[in-house]
Amino acid sequence: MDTNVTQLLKTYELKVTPQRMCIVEELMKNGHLSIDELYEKIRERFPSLSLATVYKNIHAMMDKNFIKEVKIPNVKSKFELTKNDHAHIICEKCGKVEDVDVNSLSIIKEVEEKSSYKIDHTDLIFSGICPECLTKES
Amino acid sequence: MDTNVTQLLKTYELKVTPQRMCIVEELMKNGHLSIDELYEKIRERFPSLSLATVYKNIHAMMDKNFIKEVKIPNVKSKFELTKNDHAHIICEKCGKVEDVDVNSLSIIKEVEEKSSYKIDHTDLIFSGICPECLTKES
DNA sequence: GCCTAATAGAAAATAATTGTCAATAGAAAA
DNA sequence: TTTTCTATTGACAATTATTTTCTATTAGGC
Repeated sequence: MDTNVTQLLKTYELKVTPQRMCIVEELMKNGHLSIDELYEKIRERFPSLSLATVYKNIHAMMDKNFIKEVKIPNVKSKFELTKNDHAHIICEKCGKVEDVDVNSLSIIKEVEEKSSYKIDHTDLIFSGICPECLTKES
Repeated sequence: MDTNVTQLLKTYELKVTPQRMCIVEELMKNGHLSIDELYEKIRERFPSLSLATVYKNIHAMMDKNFIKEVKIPNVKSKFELTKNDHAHIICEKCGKVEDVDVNSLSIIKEVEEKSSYKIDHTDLIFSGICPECLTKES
């Protein structure tokens, strides 16, 4: 996995540093993390890492399209590794964020017809209650 | 329209002040505004208004569900008066934000089936090029 | 191993948002 | 109306969030 991360960083033209590897590994492990969550996670393994470095790397990685920001209502932005297009679901109870593949072709078509825009990108966030919280709740 | 705004504020249990009326009027006129845009617009008519007051009112109005925050990729959040559920389109060229009504029932159903979440809310942002910029561009 | 440009970390600088507090202004009651 | 009470305003300070600056260090090519 180390090699994996190294390769990944190189693919995106990012110099391989221990700090960056750490960031990527945490994102692989956790999926979606805010700046603060990321910083805390990493400090457990890498106490010397500074917050400014997290910010700088987040930007460097976004510039290379290696990671993406996910803006979610009511909470701080999360970051994730870039993957195939997908939507996000957030549980309003426990705050968990998950990916979900949806077929957005028809809704894009609908939007294009109604608006006359040429759409090239979507950000779809669904909020609700996850199956785990649903069972606990009833 | 004055009376209109006054009534609106009262409906949402918000004390009617000139500052608030100004905020609401600008949102009615412009549709979607960031904090800064709102502040600038209002200062033209109401130079004494302070930025802190804008923030405080934005929060008061969000608490009463009178306005909503719209989080858009790459740009600062915009605020809009609460209306019927709708999606948003942003033009990547000129930055214009518009509402669009979409039928999201089937996509919600798809998400619920794939994720086992119970979805109660969606935030759908579509990015692309608006018809005006499309014509200019070619 | 050596060289060069990029990166990390500490700290300061800037930007964004929120809190404090005295003065004032809505709105309800007298 | 006038009075009273509480919420709001605006100036300012305080926080919080993010970015920049600067120097020492390090990655990666030769």
